[in-house]
Amino acid sequence: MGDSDVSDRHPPLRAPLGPRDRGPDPRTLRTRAAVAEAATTLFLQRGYQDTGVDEIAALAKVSKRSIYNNYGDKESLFTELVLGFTSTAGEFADRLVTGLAEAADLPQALHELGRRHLRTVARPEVLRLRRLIILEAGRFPALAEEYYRSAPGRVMAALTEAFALLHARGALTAPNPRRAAEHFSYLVLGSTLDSFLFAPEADLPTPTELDRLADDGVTAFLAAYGG
Amino acid sequence: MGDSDVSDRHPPLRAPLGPRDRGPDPRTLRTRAAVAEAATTLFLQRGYQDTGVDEIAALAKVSKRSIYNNYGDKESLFTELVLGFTSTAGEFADRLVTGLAEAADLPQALHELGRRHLRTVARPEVLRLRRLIILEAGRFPALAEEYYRSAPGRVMAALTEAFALLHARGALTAPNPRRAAEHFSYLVLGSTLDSFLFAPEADLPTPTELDRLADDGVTAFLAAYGG
DNA sequence: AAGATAGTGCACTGGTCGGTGCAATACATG
DNA sequence: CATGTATTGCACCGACCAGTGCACTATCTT
Repeated sequence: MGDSDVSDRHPPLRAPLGPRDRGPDPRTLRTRAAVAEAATTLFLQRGYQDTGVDEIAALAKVSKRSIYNNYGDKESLFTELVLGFTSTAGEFADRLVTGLAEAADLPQALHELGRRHLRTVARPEVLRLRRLIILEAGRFPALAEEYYRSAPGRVMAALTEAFALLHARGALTAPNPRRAAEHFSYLVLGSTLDSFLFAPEADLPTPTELDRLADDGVTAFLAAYGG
Repeated sequence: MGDSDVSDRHPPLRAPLGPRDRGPDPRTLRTRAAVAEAATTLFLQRGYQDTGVDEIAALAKVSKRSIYNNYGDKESLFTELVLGFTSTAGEFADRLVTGLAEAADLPQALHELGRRHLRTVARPEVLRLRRLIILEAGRFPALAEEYYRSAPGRVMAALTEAFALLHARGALTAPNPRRAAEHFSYLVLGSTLDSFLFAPEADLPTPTELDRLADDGVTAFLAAYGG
């Protein structure tokens, strides 16, 4: 791997916003936003290779040249977008598990956690992002690794920690909390994540079905790990 | 390397073989076998799009023209190969679960099943095939569906049936045997399948680790579904 | 040996696609 | 308004790639 960091080589776009600081050119802002939205849609739908820069330009109603002026090249555009979504996913991951170890009613807390987790993860954009990253894991291994660590990895780490605490307290029997976290995740999410990979166009389970899937998974988990 | 015999699995020209039947031209046989092996290697490694017909020809030490003469076009070559492997996988799937419902020692039988299943599925060719099909599920949805139904679907169906019987007999508490089958599968295979998708170049777990993963999954399953 | 059949080598077509060059223009800002 | 800069449109390059045409050679079959 050559380049260590693939980001901010173009307009940094942030602005410490000094008192008299002139913000970035509004034209650039609008162009970048349009490109980002169009590219996101197309990449998520058709993958990296099968999305042409001309298509992105057309959908964004922007000239192809502007894409190159703003993002350098197709790879940079892709990685910038994906890294953005990855960090969003990472933030969510952090929040998901907070408070679990302190819950008064553990079974209920776990059921709620499971439902929330599955509902979040089973949204089309999330599933598509996950699928996209898998599709491109060969071409962009660093992206895949980053995503894996930030999203499912972070949830897993948080769950592991919580289960370790709960085990110590006797609220759960999870001598191998890491394994318990894996089991929890796959029990709750497994089938939904999996079938989407093979049939990305198929209908998703309804919210009711999702809750049922989550509940069944959590119930099995509690039965196994002592609730 | 342990070269899996990729050859002669689809007999597109296998005549009924009469007593004095003239077999197919040996030149054709050797060409098709070489192409099949080379194409399999490359497709599994780099996917459909990123594998060039010229590369296949080069690796197979065969002229590009011969590929087209024998397989028509790239898509046909691809689907023919993948369908072949899919049917192989389907046969395995059938065999895996047989006898489970009649096992004297159910926990032990399940542990063995889990280990065998994971060991089989965690082989590089199998993981790569699975990944390949996911990668191309957008371009070849019918292939993906066929694979999903033949391989994991068949295992799932067989497990469901077995669990239903075991539940009726009181050896297991699985009022929703289908769900139990899903839980079993994801508990045993989940993490291995999943991490390969994101890091197809990473090392696989050692056989010892695989057995450990399977055992832990089965143990959790038994704890949940009453062993 | 002779004819049929399959494979070969290679040049070539046609299409796609990432990326560039440039002159004209729209727009932000002081 | 004047000046700098971002955007546009469009032609264009070069690389890549699936698939073809054809004359020639190698191999099988009788």
